[in-house]
Amino acid sequence: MAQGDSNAQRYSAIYAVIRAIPRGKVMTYGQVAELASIPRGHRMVATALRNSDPTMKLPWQRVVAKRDRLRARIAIVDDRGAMRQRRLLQKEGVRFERDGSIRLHLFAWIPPDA
DNA sequence: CAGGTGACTCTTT
DNA sequence: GAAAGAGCCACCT
Repeated sequence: MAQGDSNAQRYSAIYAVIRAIPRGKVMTYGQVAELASIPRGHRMVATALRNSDPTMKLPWQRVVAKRDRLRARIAIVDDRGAMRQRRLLQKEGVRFERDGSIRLHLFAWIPPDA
């Protein structure tokens, strides 16, 4: 992706990256942005997800917020949404720590070509 | 044009 | 390790 690309193109790239995350794996907002060739685009990834609708059939639950070097967390503020995401992830094998964090070295997806 | 806002992230207290 | 500040960028008032 280049600098002058339209936002529509960037959103498409973002959705494509998210769709490529395999079951049982997660990716941080920043990682998604970077892979979609949008440096510092983590905010845009959040916007893209917020504006997405169910008909896209995106594995939105696999996008998580980076917490520190080793752990990630669910970004949704709303408790219902957060629990829903957590349940979906657990159903596909992602394990949560007692403090609600996800260990990245276990569940972060490292794309083969990156 | 001028703020305010967020499903973000990093640094500094 | 919590809290605060700053940087970020598309969107909406």
